[in-house]
Amino acid sequence: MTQVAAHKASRRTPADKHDARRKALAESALRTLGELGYARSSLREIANNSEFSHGVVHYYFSDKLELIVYCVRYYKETCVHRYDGVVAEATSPEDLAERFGDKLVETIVEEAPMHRLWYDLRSQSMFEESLREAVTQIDQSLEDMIGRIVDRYATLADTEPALPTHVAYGMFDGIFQQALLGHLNGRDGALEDLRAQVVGLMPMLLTPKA
Amino acid sequence: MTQVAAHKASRRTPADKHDARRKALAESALRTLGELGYARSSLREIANNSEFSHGVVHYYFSDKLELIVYCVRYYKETCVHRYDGVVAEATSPEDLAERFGDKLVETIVEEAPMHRLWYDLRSQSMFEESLREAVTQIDQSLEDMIGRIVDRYATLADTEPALPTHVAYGMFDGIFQQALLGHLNGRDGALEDLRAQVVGLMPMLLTPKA
DNA sequence: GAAAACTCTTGACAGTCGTCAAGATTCGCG
DNA sequence: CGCGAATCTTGACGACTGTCAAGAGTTTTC
Repeated sequence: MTQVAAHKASRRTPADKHDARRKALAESALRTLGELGYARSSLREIANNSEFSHGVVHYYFSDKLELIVYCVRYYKETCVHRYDGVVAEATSPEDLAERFGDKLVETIVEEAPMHRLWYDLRSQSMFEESLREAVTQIDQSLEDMIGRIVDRYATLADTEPALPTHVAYGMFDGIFQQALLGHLNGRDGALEDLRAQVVGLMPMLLTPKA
Repeated sequence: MTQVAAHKASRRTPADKHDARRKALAESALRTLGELGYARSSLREIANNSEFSHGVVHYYFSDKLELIVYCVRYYKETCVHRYDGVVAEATSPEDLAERFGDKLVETIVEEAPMHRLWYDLRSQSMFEESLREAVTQIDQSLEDMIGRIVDRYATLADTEPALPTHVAYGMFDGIFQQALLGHLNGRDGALEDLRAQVVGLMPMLLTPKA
């Protein structure tokens, strides 16, 4: 289908125009998905919030599910390195902890719809087997992200992590989710609490220096 | 509507037969909801898995949403004291930690559908405002439950909790959710990991003895 | 500039959904 | 028993869903 293209890669439109369109569609879809959630986002609604008509979805995606999964993977690519700057720029354990806390708060402020969508999809994957592979991969990449932060934190503190990455990820994910819920509920202080909790929790992740 | 009843409370059917039926309906609905999730549980499907027909729902509930919320609240009542035995029977900090870990594992084994439903509904509440009040209340009662455990743990260890209940709840909820996901994905060791993680984590919740 | 390939729109399809009204059935009480 | 209220079933409604086919519009190719 996609390899019809023109011999070599002439100018810049071999067949990755397909991919560009898929990405454009995914971005539109993500806006709608973040607003309505997985269940109530119909293809027509998704198309209405884009420059396309509802039929075009089946030209670029075989399925509604393929669109959704593509969207989630696309979202993951753009998000999984959000904390790389924290790791790169931190100069001390305390500095890293504060930058990390700030970044988590910033993430909720700026991307709450994307994250509630993520939790929505992860919950759906508990019922819908066809979502599990994608969800598992994304969860793993998020865990790796946390792992990089904790490792760097331990290195800066001249010691080692006290917990497996899996546990640290579960913990941060849990309190992040609580903060997101609080934020969406309009609970004052939810974000400041998150920041303080993270800063307070980080030292516990380290083995005491010998 | 419900106060039509017969003057005083004759035998045992004044009008709380209504309530009994609502509970019966809720139990059926919970079975279906736990299997299919919130989004794909239609009233017809719920009714099919019960002894009633699909129309009867609107005799006992004004809305689909009212049924769902009633179900969630009903589920909460039966579940919020699951760990009371742990608190009551533990004889030492280590004993409590182990009992708690065992109970968490047992919960996943026996009630995975109910818990994925809970996470589903909590995610939905991020999009659907009408679910938030019920979800917030349940989340609070779960947090209280964790609080009782941690308090008792601290008392047995003759010290005090090192973290606010809110944080402890977020952490346990996070690793529980990861374990549930792992369990549903068929990942071997997910449950044993959970048990070990809990036992390993508990001491961190305490302030070192003076 | 015509033909072919690609892209997109439109409209229809079969199915499902929540809701509700009309009527059948059951129950409780005199 | 018999009557009236409570309970439940049935069937229909309008709206919405994912999907897809037919064709219009656009771009590419020779």
